[in-house]
Amino acid sequence: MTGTRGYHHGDLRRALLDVAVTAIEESGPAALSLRELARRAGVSHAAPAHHFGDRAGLFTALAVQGFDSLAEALDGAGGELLDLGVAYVDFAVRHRAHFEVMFQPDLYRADAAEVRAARERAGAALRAGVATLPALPAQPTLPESRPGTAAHPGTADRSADGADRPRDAADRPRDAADRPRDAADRPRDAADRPGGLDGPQGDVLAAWSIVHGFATLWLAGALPAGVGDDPGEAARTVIRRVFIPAPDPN
Amino acid sequence: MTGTRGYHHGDLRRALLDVAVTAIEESGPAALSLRELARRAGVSHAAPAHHFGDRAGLFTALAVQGFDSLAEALDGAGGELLDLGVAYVDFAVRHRAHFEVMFQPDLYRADAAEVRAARERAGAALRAGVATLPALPAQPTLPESRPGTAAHPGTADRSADGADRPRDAADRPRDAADRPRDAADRPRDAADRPGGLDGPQGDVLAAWSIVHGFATLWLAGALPAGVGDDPGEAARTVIRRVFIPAPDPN
DNA sequence: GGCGAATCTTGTCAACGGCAAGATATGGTC
DNA sequence: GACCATATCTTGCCGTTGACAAGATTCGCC
Repeated sequence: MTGTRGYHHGDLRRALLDVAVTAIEESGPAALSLRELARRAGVSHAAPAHHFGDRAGLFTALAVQGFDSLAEALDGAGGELLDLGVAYVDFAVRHRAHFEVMFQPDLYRADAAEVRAARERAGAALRAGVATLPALPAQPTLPESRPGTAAHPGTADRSADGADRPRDAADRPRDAADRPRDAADRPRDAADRPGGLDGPQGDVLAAWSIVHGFATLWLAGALPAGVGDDPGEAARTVIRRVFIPAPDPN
Repeated sequence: MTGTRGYHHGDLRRALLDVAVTAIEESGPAALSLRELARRAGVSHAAPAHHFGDRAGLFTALAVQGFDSLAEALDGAGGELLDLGVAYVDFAVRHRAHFEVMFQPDLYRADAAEVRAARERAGAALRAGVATLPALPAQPTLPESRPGTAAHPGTADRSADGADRPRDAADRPRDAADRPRDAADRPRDAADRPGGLDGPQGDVLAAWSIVHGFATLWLAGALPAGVGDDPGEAARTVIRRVFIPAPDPN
């Protein structure tokens, strides 16, 4: 049935995705060519198009696969915030190709239903873990609540509906329209209201930001020496340093 | 002198960079075409090559410009950690095109001297600001230091300046073999040693990670609802929530 | 055994990146 | 003012790529 030779490959779609991951790990997503992909898989130059439609379709499939894998990895991390963060960084390092594609939405159709679903699964896993936060420093309400937002008028108005803030593409992913960039179709400052940035929402955002930033900087090779060669452990140290209020020795 | 019409453009290099920024803001770096660039600037398709050599050269120039602008923005932020973080996020949002290129090293020659220098300037500005950290929670030494790993001497730290970790690349950025993906030739665990992740080094890393992660997630459109439409303010809330230990009202 | 549909191939086209060779303007020198 | 080395920009070309169309082969199913 699933022979790998002959006119019908058997599982060409999966094979192409695997080859794509390898190629991306070698040279990055930008350098990925559908024809080179077909060449490596031993099929004709037009074979990939049948399974993915176009280049964006290939990246879309990779993104879905990536968000699903991430959700799985986070679900299996144990529920502790610390382990969750380490799992996140670990995923980024181990599945570098997927991770790079996932957070480069101009490469794929970020608004596709399957992408949204997979991303939501990963997001849920993340939120669930952050909910177990031992007890975030519970920052006392800050002295000056806020200088009065007026300070940053620049980015304020822009598009109210938010969906097409960034690049207004048409229907192609890389063209504008795709870039969700929602985030803007929501109330002005959510920070002060219940569920705002001062509550659990803020915890999630802070935790996600720090692990995502660490992973991204690591992958980009932007981190200076002295971090060590084990990103997972380094991340653990950093997360602990920031998030865990007291040693709680017992 | 700098006439903009005629056989000689006057300042084509700058014009091309400006047009590139606009194009990238519209459709992302991946979609940028040298020919389209030339078309928009009203010059022949080979004109850009004279100034930048190739596509990677163009991105290299953008990266240098970006790191310089970032350094400038950070220097002008005032020295307070909070303002520094907000300035970082603000830069990412306002100079989206530059920021995206800067942290996508497979697009350009990340090991070029000018890039190293500009990146170092930005890094210095960042470190300088973090040094003013009011007094990071001053985490008491953590209970369990770490399961071990201290034994591995690993290869002595090669780049002390830490600028070229990521993709060593020969001279082209995107071809294979470029992606060093090394990360394995640095001292094993730097966390426990002086200057390790438990000291100021850790503060810098944590602060940088959180603002970088926030900015990246924002740009990728990955942030869920509730964040508001002003990334700078949202970042301020998140940073303060994590970093500032006590109100310190005085 | 046969047929519709899925899978894969071959052929083609416009666009791109990169290179080479030529055209045109600029600035300095006598 | 004439001259020339050089920087700047153009034209022309080649191999590769993404996308599409049309055809060939095989599979699932009745």
